[in-house]
Amino acid sequence: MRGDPSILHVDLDAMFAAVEQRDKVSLRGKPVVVGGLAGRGVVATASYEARAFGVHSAMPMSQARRRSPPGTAYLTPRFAAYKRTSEVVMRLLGEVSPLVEQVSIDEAYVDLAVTGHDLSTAGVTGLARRIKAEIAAATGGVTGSIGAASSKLLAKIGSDLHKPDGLTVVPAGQELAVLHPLPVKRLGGVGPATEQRLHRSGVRTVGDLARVPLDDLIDWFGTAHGHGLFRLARAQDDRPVVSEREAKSVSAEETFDVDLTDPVRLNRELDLLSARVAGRLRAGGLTGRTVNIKVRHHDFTTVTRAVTRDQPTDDGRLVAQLARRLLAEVDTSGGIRLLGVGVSTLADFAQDDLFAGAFPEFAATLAGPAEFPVAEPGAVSGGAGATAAAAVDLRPAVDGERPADSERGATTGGALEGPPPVWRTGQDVRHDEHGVGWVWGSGLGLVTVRFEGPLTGPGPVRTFPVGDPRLHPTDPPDWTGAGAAGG
DNA sequence: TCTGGGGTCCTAGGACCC
DNA sequence: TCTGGGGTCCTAGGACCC
Repeated sequence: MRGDPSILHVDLDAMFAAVEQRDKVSLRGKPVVVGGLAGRGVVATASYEARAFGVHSAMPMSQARRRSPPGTAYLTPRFAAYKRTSEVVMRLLGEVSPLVEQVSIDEAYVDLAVTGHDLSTAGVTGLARRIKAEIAAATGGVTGSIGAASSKLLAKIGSDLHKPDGLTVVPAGQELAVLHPLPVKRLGGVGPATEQRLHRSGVRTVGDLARVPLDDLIDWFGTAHGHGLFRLARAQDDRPVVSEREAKSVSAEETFDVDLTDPVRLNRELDLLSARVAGRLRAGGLTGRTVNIKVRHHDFTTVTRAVTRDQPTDDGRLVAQLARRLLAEVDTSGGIRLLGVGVSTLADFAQDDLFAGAFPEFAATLAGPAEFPVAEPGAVSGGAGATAAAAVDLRPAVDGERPADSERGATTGGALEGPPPVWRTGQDVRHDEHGVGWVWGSGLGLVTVRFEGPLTGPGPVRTFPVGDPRLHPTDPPDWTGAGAAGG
């Protein structure tokens, strides 16, 4: 167990909504709800203005609409934009320490113990302040909350304590003082079911939990969870910060606007889902032996079925064939609201780490299917590592990724294309020694530009004031010439 | 118009092998 | 012929996280 507050937890505040507010001036200060707008959609992120009305993540969109005031903007997610903002932040954190664990698109742990940083409370506080300022500058105003502590548990609790734009450093020795007054739900791994069981026994705070005998916890929750709670309640958490993790499964699922009964239609959906999964397997250089389906009935009861083969595959037609066979075992006559296909028991079909470096986003589990390069139709399936990493297009999508305002359901005033200068995400603005520059984000009088060149890969991120002449395009450099790599 | 989509980890029971 | 125990693999379901 370490003593110093050497683990940071960085959590971007209401990230999806913050990116939307950054990219569209008229949304600032207004309630913004990002999520599925169709009938059965749920809220992915609500801006703090919307949270004031009781709107929160995972809430059905229909309910969010009832709670939100007139003038609220309802937007479908633009994952590509969020991912680019995420990459800016993760790269920045990578400069703080080589040991960064990205846990989701908007969250990461940073281990400071492997660096030469001053780990005193004052030193870590100063460093965290600097990181927060850099995040805001590099993202065009998206803020992050940071917690620093001697464990992941406390660091994460710290980042949550003073959200948004918060900073909490838990000094060495103060862990229990911070932890014990909190409600048990704040512990990672305590969800609705665990919370309810604890409440039944009168356990409401982490301090209460720390007084429950281990035997009782094992009784209530089983060996693993019981031991886990026992330790967390005492701030005993030595989970290391781990930078790379291997994917264990790949899946795709879809909830239909109306329940489906037609077997032909269900099979067709299975084919589409299978093709998506297989495409992502190939993109990640993976194959799997187990094919799973997930079926959610009209009444929300959910069943899964699985088969495991001797040989791994990444072939969409084979996955679909197995999935169809599994679905035939399930009674679908009452109507199906969700269908899912997954592949697990994964094995790299490329030897060693050929793909791990080329597809870091794969392990990060952030991206929807659209984020992944689509394998070429003729890609070898199940053979030696034939999928070309070079097929990845790292450039940001240009306007295509931004749905029309009507489609996104924006209800507030102000057009996307207002009077110049309008800086559109993905807009090609500059060519210089760093490569080709693309608008990454804009707002607060600043334009953030990411540079990329065919020879340099993703380049540095730089911020310019609006009106800066350096934002205007120059002639594209000749990439074929020597020394074109630049930067 | 109640309840998305991508994951991880754990448990329990049965099959199977030695 | 009266009844083992351990280990591993597989399936199904559930809790949880962002």
